[in-house]
Amino acid sequence: MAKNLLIVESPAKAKTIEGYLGKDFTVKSSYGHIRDLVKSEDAIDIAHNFEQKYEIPADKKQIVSELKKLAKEAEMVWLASDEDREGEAISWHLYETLGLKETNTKRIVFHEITKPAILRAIDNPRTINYNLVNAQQARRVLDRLVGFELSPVLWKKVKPSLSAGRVQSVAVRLIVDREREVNKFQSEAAFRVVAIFGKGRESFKAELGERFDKQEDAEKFLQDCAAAIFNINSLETKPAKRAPAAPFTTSTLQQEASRKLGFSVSRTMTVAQRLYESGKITYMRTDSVNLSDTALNAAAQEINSAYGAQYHQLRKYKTKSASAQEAHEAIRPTYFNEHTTDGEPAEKRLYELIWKRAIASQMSEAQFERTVAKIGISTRSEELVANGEVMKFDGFLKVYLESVDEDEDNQQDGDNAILPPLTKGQQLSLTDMTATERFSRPPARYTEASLVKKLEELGIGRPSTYAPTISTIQNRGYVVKEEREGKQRNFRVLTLKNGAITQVEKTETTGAEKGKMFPTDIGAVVNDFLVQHFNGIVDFHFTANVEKQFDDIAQGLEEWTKMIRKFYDPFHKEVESTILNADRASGERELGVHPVSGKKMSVRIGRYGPFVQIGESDDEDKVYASLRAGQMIETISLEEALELFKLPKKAGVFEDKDMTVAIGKFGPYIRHNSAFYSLPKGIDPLEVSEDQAIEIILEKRKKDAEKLMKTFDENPDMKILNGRWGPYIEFGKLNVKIPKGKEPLELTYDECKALADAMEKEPKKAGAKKFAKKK
DNA sequence: CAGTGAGCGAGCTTCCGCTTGACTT
Repeated sequence: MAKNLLIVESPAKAKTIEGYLGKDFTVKSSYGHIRDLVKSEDAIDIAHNFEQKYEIPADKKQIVSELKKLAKEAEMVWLASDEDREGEAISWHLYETLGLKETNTKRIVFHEITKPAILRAIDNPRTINYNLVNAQQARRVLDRLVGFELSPVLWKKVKPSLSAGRVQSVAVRLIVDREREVNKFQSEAAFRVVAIFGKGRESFKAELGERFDKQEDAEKFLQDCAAAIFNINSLETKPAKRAPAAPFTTSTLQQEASRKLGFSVSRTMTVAQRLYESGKITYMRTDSVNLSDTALNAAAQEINSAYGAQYHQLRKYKTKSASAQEAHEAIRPTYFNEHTTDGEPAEKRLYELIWKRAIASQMSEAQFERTVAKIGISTRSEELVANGEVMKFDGFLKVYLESVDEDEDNQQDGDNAILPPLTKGQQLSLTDMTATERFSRPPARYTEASLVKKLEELGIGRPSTYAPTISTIQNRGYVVKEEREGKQRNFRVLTLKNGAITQVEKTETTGAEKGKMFPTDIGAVVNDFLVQHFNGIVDFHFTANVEKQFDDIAQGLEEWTKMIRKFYDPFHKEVESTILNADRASGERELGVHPVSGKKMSVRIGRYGPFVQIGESDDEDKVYASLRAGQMIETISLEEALELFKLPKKAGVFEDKDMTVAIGKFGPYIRHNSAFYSLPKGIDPLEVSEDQAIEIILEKRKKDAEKLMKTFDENPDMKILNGRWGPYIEFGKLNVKIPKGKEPLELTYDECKALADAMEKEPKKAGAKKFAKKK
């Protein structure tokens, strides 16, 4: 029996630490929080100082009873949860739940999982910091109060099952706001002038600083240039340098993995989790850019041996984020001498990205020589400018270059061009000159990763919640991640060559988007409702303001119940008056009048989504049509709305085959007898041929057949199927996992029935229960 | 869930953060 029980939050951490400590220590993990507020309304007693009711969730019962047993047997319990608000609360919950005493409990903290750091922590124990615990309680209670009072307002005024919260509602607001900026953006065209001088390998590019709004002006400029002599007016060469970026935090890892590897935010976290669990990287949910001394030494050694001492530069980074809690290290490889790793391709690619970024962060600056040549035009007062850059020392660029988001206008190309040898006063020969019509671009829509970046800047959300938040707002139907086709646009190009000017018209695609976040109608309606009635909560600075107050609580400067009271009373009054006074929100917008009948045309959100209505609501003969993918209440035009009525509801009917194609609640589908088959995306329901429909049906049946492993004569409702995660029994509404060790094909009907009955009686897993209920 | 968009009402939904497994149109 070990004398000491040490409890951390993560099992992978527990394993590592157990290796550092001797036989006297048993190291266990709490798997995060072990208690939470009860689900019901009475979790917080508002009249009695916001007293809370906690419960141990079903999936934590086992671990808690195991910890209880071990704690009883141990002489000393060391609470080693993270050193931040949540970690302190975890220690407190453990203290309360495990029935610990002050005499046999010590609280320790460390920021890095290295042997010296752990031993140092054990030599410097403290007691639970109740101020910090109180700050966490305030955070937890505030989030529950906001979420569980606002959401029901939405159920009443907009639609059931919707949700609102301190974090998710701001995330939605950012996306709605951005969409409106994009929609109202007026792009402006201007002619950009680029000249090519010299021939072959000696040729280089120069650009005019200003642009011409009018074609005549651009043309006049080219004309003037046709007869001009070009001389180098000035030539300036300056050294320049570039420093590496800090090692990854959760948010920067998500951004880079999105840009460089095309990973979604949740994929990045899943892959990183696997790397962490196999001991290849440090903890992946962190807001710290700090590296441990052990890591700094290991990186230095690796850089020296792999690249040479001139490539090493010791660097210590400081966080720029005011909300950072820095309970962990930055994300880095556990062993710097492992440049790569085995495993799945995704793991390998993410590992290499983490390795490169961490190594580069300890490398020297890259050095350049930048040359700016200004070129005079004998017939004009403007100058053309040529930029050249020569790398003198690659430094950190030997391993890693951070990428940037494709947005924010002025993305100049060709900035790394190499200029031929030039001298001041030198006369240049013009090869050609073009004036190309360019358009200003609207602000970029958010990707998952750029949304995380923005939330982090606003101090909203935490490394552990960025990915779940993005899932939530999509699951609620507030936003969608989509591809959208662009539009064709013409632009003019004027070319001056051999003294003559020619004009051509070219076409480009504009506004095409891939993997960007778009608001839905319901997202926009909910957002507008919240902005109108609860502006304080969805204000971008709300979190930052309450965080300041949580900090005061953590420092013992304020009582947490007082702070919550000050917030809650006026907030609750707003909730009540909104329930009483606010109109139902449907996003209704009048489109105008129907060109033939003269009846009112309007769009709004209905029970089954957004639709157009012709006629007043109390008209007997009003008619409706659903909006189609990509259309929004805010932007649909009267003409587009009229088009919807030309689409027959029954898109296609195939005679004598009991088969129809139609557009239903959930999009276009084929119905064959009583079976439904949804149409794959990209197929127009109006264009589906009978052959195509049959093919789609056969395809789906083939897929279903592949899944089917066994049926039973006793009862056609009992089937054994092969699902994504292995074989399972389907019996009516129930799905039952086949226990390990059983050969699915050898199961008899009675055995299956017994398993199904057991599941029905006592659904052990929460997921199975939910699933059974949903069906 | 599948060809509708009235209103009523029972009984349901919902937050953010900390962790891993479990997940089956």
